[in-house]
Amino acid sequence: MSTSPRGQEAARTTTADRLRAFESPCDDCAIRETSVCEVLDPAQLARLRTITTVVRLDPHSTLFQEGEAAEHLSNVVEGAVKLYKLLPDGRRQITGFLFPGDFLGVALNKTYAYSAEAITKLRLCRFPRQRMENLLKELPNLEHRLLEMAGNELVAAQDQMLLLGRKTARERLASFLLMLARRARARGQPENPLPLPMSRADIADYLGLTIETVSRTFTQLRKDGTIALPEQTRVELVNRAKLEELAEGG
Amino acid sequence: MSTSPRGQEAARTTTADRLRAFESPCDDCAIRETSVCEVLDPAQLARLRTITTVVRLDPHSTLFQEGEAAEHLSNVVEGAVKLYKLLPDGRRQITGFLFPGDFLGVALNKTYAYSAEAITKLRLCRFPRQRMENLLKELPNLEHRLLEMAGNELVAAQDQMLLLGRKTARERLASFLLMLARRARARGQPENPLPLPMSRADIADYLGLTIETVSRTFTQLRKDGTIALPEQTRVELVNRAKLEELAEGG
DNA sequence: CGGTTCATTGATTCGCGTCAATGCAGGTGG
DNA sequence: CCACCTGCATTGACGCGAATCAATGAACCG
Repeated sequence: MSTSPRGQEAARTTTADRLRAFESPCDDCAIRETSVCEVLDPAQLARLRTITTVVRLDPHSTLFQEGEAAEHLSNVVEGAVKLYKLLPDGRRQITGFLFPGDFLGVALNKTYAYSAEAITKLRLCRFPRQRMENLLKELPNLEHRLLEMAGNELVAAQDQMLLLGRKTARERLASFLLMLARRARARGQPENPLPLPMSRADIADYLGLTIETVSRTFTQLRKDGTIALPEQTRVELVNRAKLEELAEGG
Repeated sequence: MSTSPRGQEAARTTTADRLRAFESPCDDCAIRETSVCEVLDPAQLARLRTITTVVRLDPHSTLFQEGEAAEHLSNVVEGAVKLYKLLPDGRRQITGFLFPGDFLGVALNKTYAYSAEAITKLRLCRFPRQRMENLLKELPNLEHRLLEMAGNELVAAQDQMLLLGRKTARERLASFLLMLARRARARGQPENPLPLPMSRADIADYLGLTIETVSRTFTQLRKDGTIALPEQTRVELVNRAKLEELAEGG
């Protein structure tokens, strides 16, 4: 089926999901207060719900690829997503990571400007783009919210340009860890020790470095006493002041 | 006066400007069809005009600095602007250039996320942010247009991340020249030879390089026969296919 | 328990940065 | 009209931070 994500659609939308999506679905949604939905009153939420499909995906499944017609927008409910662009020879730049509460496709572009892939198991609320655009005409506060979120994304993108253009490897990694911590905190999740759901390769491709440099820089910060690495997928921010200083170019 | 740009406000808004802004001002505006205004009908344009001030600035004047409260949004009518972020030690990343028809502040953020400086003589239509936000409530098509423009900026920002994170100096410069050419064409201006209103330092800080590397790379492309440099502020795109290939990582 | 994948560490290379000198155009005053 | 300055831009010599190439280690898993 052409409009659905590639990769195993693991536990497909279940009957329970559908029932929930039909009756009370959003009431107990963990991300309601931090996502695009936060501006909607109950009646508006019900409208949005009519165009919503809950989708579950396995790690490594591709949501869509750069250049495809943009069929859907999504709200990440659970899990993590990476967005990336490729050069023909395979060089990759990850342009962002999405976590619960983040919205995929604020820009409303007709074609996807990047590819998207699940890092972990994923749960999404998915909206057909055309129906969403129609809905926006009736819910100006929803459109206003999208503009606000687009503004936040632009600010983040500009920070990332500063990072990629002008920061050293140490500064990049420090900025990255603090960004993850800030976002984890914003959605009320543990920020110290901080989970790192993505691989070293993903971190490298996000920071414009190689795997080896990321690894060496982790080691360096660990020997510094700035961080600790109890596991590969978890960092403890031991000296946060030091990280802040590094991130700002200190 | 605290709400006005620093730097000499060269030829301040003249009586003629005010008259024009009051009566027919937008009718003969060169950028009307490519700017934020293009979606407005005459009555709506008149509404927007009531909150508009025409501002003229000299080269090198600062429009605002990162971190300040965002008092105004602007539409560039004539001239060029650079947007940049600084690290405490002076490292600079230019995050964008604005040309006629471009809008400054689509994000509607409460504080400026970057500094803005005039590259050339400048003419702007300036709108108080709060009044603009009020107006958006009444003109949903204007808000929709801003969201569309924000989407375009996001796409450009992602392209720039790919450039900064993964492209070589040659590829960066090729991408840059093609981007300028594309935008010049979009506003109906000469694209070959292509004017370069910004300095080598600005180009370097936009591409995440040094002045020297930019200069050497220009020389290299010139010796290649890919471009010609009749003057310092003008490039001729001799072999555009080669540039395209380079820009895509060929 | 061997195989696979990913992270770490080491040795070496290289593209771009740094430092320094020279070139070149535009403005200014004698 | 020219000497001089000043602010870019270019060019050259050299160094360094991160990339590349290669090996080893550690976790996971069928």
